[in-house]
Amino acid sequence: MKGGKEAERTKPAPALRERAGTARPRMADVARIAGVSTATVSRALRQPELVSPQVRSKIDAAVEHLSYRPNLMAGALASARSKTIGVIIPSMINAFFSVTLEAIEEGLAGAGYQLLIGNSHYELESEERLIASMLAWSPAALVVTGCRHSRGAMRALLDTDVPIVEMWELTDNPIDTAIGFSQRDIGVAVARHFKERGAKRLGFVGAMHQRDYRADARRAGFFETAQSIGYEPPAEVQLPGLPTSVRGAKAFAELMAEHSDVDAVLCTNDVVALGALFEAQRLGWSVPDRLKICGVGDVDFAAACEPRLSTVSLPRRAIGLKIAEVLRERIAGRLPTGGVHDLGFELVRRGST
Amino acid sequence: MKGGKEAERTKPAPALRERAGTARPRMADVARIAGVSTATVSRALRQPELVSPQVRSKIDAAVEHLSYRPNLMAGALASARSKTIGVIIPSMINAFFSVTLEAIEEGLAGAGYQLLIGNSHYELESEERLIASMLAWSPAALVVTGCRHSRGAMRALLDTDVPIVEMWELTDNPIDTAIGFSQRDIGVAVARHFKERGAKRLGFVGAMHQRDYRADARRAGFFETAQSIGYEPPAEVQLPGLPTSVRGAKAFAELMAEHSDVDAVLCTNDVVALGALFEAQRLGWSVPDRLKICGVGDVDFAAACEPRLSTVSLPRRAIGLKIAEVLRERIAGRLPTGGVHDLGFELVRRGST
DNA sequence: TTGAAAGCGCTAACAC
DNA sequence: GTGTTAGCGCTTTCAA
Repeated sequence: MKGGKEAERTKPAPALRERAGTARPRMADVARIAGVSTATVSRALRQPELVSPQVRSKIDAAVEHLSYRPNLMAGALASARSKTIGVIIPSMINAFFSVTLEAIEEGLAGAGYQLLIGNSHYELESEERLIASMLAWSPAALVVTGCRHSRGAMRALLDTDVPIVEMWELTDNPIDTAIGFSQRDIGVAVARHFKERGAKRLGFVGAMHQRDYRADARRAGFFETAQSIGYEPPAEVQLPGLPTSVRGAKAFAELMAEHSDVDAVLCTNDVVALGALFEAQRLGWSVPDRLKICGVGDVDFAAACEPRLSTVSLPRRAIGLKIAEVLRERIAGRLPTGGVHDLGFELVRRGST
Repeated sequence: MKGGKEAERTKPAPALRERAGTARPRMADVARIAGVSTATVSRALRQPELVSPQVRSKIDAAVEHLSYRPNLMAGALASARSKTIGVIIPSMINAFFSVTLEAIEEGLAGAGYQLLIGNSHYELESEERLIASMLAWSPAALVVTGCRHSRGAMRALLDTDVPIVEMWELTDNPIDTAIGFSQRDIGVAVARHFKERGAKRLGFVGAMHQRDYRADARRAGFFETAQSIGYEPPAEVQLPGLPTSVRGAKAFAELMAEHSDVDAVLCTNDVVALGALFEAQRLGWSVPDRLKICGVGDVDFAAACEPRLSTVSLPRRAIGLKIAEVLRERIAGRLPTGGVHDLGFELVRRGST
């Protein structure tokens, strides 16, 4: 049945409309049937309290009868704003951002917003392009990941009237609103934790330090603190490419082969940490006695593996809910400007440290 | 700086425009500067080959000079189609769908499409609502997960001219195009595999069997095949709520406590299987000798844990790339109708079976 | 190859 | 509380 319609797809809309009475009803149709003007229909649909009950119910009936659905693009064009929220994340596969996305969606549930999702692949130029094309939709708000942007992106973000939220990071100079936590402090906290647990020599397994500057901030906090509390610079390996467990296992093995004195390793995230944990098991390093391993993120598996993984729990969901909350206020026109919201993180000690 | 602008957000657009020369340039501005009509600018932007090189370069210069960006909503309204692709998935957190999403995005890269993402939470009514609101954006195409839909959703999907792709499942009667694999056959394949490996008594750990009917199809294939090749009905436990490793571990423990003769367990997905694997380790069931465990999905960790997890690898990425390919053709107006694409799956035997 | 003109379907002053 | 009247910024016939 769909196949059959194909030939008509390129015909001009009028032909389609005349062909049958099948065309999508317009607001004018509703207005005619209800015996009112389109302005009244429009009001009834968006600010019902401004319309008298009798008229309202006539309109409702007409809407129902025609199964009328407003054309959102026409509305958006006329009002210069759309019920759309642009969200730019650096990776769709990374479960952290997915949880935040889901929470944003949940927090906005029922308000009729659509999420426009863009993937920057951890590239600032890519982000700039996405920002430009999302702003072309006049979204109700735009959420970007991180506080670092290209010059062009920065200009576009500062120039627009669209509320902007920078998430998953903190800054002293938010464009508008920042909601996240201190990445650097995570490194600090883990270094101190290792000290408390009696570690003698630290190690670090990282990934994408050139592109993922948030991960790099964690690393910096770890290294600087390590040295300030008396450690020599941590031994380090960087994964080639995206962080995966398989690569994490391999990198960890390399690290330990070269620096067998290391007895506490921070991995850039839990996926990598789990790879390291399994590899340690295979290589016979006993965790946590001979070797401590800590991850970042607190993914689901972290609490289930053996030994259970110590890690840093991030406010992935809280970030999304807070964004939704702030956005609701901001879009409604209350709440003049956003500010900075530090949602913190939590070091979760389990069996691996 | 953003904060200061806040007060003006509610002012009428004209005021904003008059206030300064800061307004976003319109196509008419470009036309004026280039000394042509807007019709020509429009053509130059979307079908440059129809415009003479000299005029084209004048227009390009004007566009550049004003940093003009077309208002997508106006274009969408006028042409009754938008460069938007709606995608409805049942869960944002599930890494499977994220990979497919990323692949769709990648496959469409550069073509200037935006993804509108909706989350149905495995609920058909929710899907119906999302379909309606996405169609209100006149997307270039709509991708839904699965082939089962509510009556209303079905009507809406059949009624529209928007190309529809049903993914992650196969059917004899696609609405338009189906791209996926047979969920049922996965259960069949695993049952046979267990037989080959000499298992005597099967078990199953499931989740959300009421809501995730795709998972239920896998289960059905497993149970039916098990019996047809001589097993008694597999012992079964269902997780309460979403499948997580922690719950998987617990459910697995219950299963084995009640049915200690089970020596081969299929888990509804890898996350659950990993929970089971770790729990087996804690409980001292040796894998795979005393007990075989198989998951579904082939997540990253599956190849890294110890023993490595046998599982069913799904064409998560291939589905996305195929969707992008089909959509490009379909939107271009080539390729009359979609059809059904079976991308298959692969049983990956590793250490756990 | 280009331009004129007529909308696309809705919103938002403003007047009644 | 409701209708009138202009657009929103672009696309697309159709004629030149």
